[in-house]
This record gives sequence, C-alpha cells and structure tokens, in this order.
Amino acid sequence: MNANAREEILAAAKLVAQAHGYAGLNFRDLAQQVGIKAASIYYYFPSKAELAAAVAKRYWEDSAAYLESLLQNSTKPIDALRRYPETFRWALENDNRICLCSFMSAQFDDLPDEVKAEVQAFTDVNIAWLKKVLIAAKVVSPKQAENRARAIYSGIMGAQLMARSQADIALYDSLIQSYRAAGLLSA
Amino acid sequence: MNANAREEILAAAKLVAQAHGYAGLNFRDLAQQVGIKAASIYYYFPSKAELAAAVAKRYWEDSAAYLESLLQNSTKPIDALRRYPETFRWALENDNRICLCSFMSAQFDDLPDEVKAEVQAFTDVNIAWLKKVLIAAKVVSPKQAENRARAIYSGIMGAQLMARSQADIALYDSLIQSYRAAGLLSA
DNA sequence: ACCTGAACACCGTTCAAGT
DNA sequence: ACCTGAACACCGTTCAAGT
Repeated sequence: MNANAREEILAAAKLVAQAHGYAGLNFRDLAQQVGIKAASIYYYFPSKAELAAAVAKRYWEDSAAYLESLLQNSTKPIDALRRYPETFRWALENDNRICLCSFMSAQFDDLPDEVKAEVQAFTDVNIAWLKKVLIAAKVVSPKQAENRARAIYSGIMGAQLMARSQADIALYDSLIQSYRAAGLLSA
Repeated sequence: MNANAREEILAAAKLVAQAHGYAGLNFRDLAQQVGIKAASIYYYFPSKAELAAAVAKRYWEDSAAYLESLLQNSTKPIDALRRYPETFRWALENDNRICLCSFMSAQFDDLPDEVKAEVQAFTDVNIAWLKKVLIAAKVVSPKQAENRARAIYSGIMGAQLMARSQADIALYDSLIQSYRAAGLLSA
C-alpha cells in the first residue's frame, strides 16, 4: 500500500485516463482508489500534467517493449504484422477502454506540453515499428512504408473509436477484417 | 442579438465542441461570445446535455442534407464517393477542428444519453449514405457494402484524429491518399 | 419573455502541521 | 519519509428574483 503508492497512483491513473481522458482525471477520486488523500498525490507528482506525462511515458515504454517481443517471437515478420491489431483489442475488452494515446490524441489541443510529447512518442514508436515490419515482410516498398505505416495506425485508431462508441468489440474485429479485405493491412 | 440568441448560442457551441469536446463546452465563455450571462443560456436550453444534443442534431441534419446534394450533383455515384473525404477536411482547415461527432465518439462513455443518440444518428447517416453509394457505384457487392462503409467511415475518423494531433492538414490528405493506394476507398 | 446576482458544488493546488 | 485538514482561487451550474 504505502510501500508502493507511486506505482498504485500510476496504475489507477492509467485506467481512469483510458476511460475518461485527461480532463476526466481527478485527484480526489484517484486518491480515494489508492487509499490516500488528494493532497498526498503531490508528494509523488508535482502536478496533474506531470502525473499524466508519467502515465503516458510508461504506456509507450510498455508498448514499445511488447512490440519488440512480438517481433522477436514471430517466425516471420508478416506474422507480427498480422497480430498487431490484437494489441489494441485488449483495452476494449477491459471495460470498453481504448488505447490511452488514441484517446489523448482527440484532446490533443488541450493537453499540457509534457503530455503532448509523450503521446507523440507513442505514435512515433508505433509508426517506426510498423515501417520496419512492413519493409521486412516486403508488404510494400521501402519508399511507401512510411505512408502505409501511418495509414494502418490511423485506421486502427478509428476502429477503436468506432467500436467504443458502439460498446461493441465485435465491431472492432469486423473493421479489422474489412481493412484486410480491402488490402490496407497487408499485401 | 436577443432576436436570435438561441441560434447564436448553437453556432458558438458548435465551434467550441469541435475544438474542445463536450467537457470543454463552458457556459461562461459561451455566454460572453453571445453577449449575455452564463445563467441566461438556461433560458434557451434546460441543461448542458440538451444544448449539446441540439448542436449534434443540427450537425447531423446539415451533414445529411449536404451528402444528399453531393450525390444529386454528381454525374456518377463514384464521383460522390471520391469527394466524400473532403467533407471532413473543412473542419481541420478551420482552426484544426475535427468533425463534432468524431470528437464526441472519443468521450462517448461520458456523454449524456440525449447526446449519445444524436452522435449515433450522425454515424448512421454516414454509413447509410456510403452503403448506398458503394452499391450504386458497384465498388463492392451489396452483401459487402455495409462492412466496407463502416471501414471507410472509421478510417476517416482515424485520419482526422491523427492529422489533428500533428496539427497538419497535409497529413490528412496523405492518409486519404494511402487509403486509396491500399484500396480501401474504392475498387 | 428575457435576463441576472448570488450561491452552490467541485476542482487543482498549496501549505503548515501531524506522525 | 509520508500523509493530512483546511483553505484558496476558479469554474460550471442552479435558482429565486429582477425588468
């Protein structure tokens, strides 16, 4: 409990941010979940902006590590690419949450600069990974890889949003299926 | 001024909601723009939820009328389909705003029910229109039309979000271009 | 009919003080 | 080191009362 209050705050803040965004993060509720008072959060984080930035930073670091392991553990790059959309399914499974950074992109203009930078980093990590895998799997030419990587990422962001607004995870699967059929995701 | 306060409130609220979402709608600033006090807004709209619902309703009604005229004024259905992404470009051109309903989809879980219903209606109108045009233009079979319509719509939502988070309208165009190249938008 | 002042509830934040 | 009560400034919202 008090041994790891900082970690508990980060974990709770992540869940709240995935469900309600930056504006929905409020210190009084957050503190209650962790079993401390709102004022105590300031012992660990100097401001709401810094807390949100720490959450987003942890988020993209974990994502980057996961994507790297996904690629390492795939026999062929195309298999890793095929499993990429799964990554964004888990949050939807978990109480209709969405990827923290998809959510924060919507409110981007209202985000403090420290938070913007970390959200940006998440996008960069994903685009770079997709680009690398698209080239390795020879799905597109190296020249086209950047554009295709961005298109896949934005397509998945849209699919998450739409599935969430219908609270229907089957719609997410159906959209990914349609992207595949239309040729967006590979070949 | 007082002759049309209701309309002025609606127009101002629409712009704010497109830039900052439902949570960003604030009555004091809104009132100041219209030249009245915050409390006076409640004379025209019984709550923030009703105001937002009225804004969203007006929004999808205007969109539906525009899409219908776009189709009427195109010599071939495929031309209307080709111009569909333009519809969502205008908001980005206008101070990096995005489609009101794309924005509200992100915050869907926190929306009052009246607002949810109108955001839903916007999605329905767009999917129905796309489906009709996809079939008329023989881009896909009638059986596949619904799925393809949803994939196009979600792809465009994602493209708006991504372009906005980079404050770069050229990125929107580039994403639409990539969707076309990958085969999502037609053929 | 149209509008408002004043109050209320809530929020991020600070800080002196407690253990 | 870790936590808190109480207070501050601010803001969306409500309502009884004004014209």
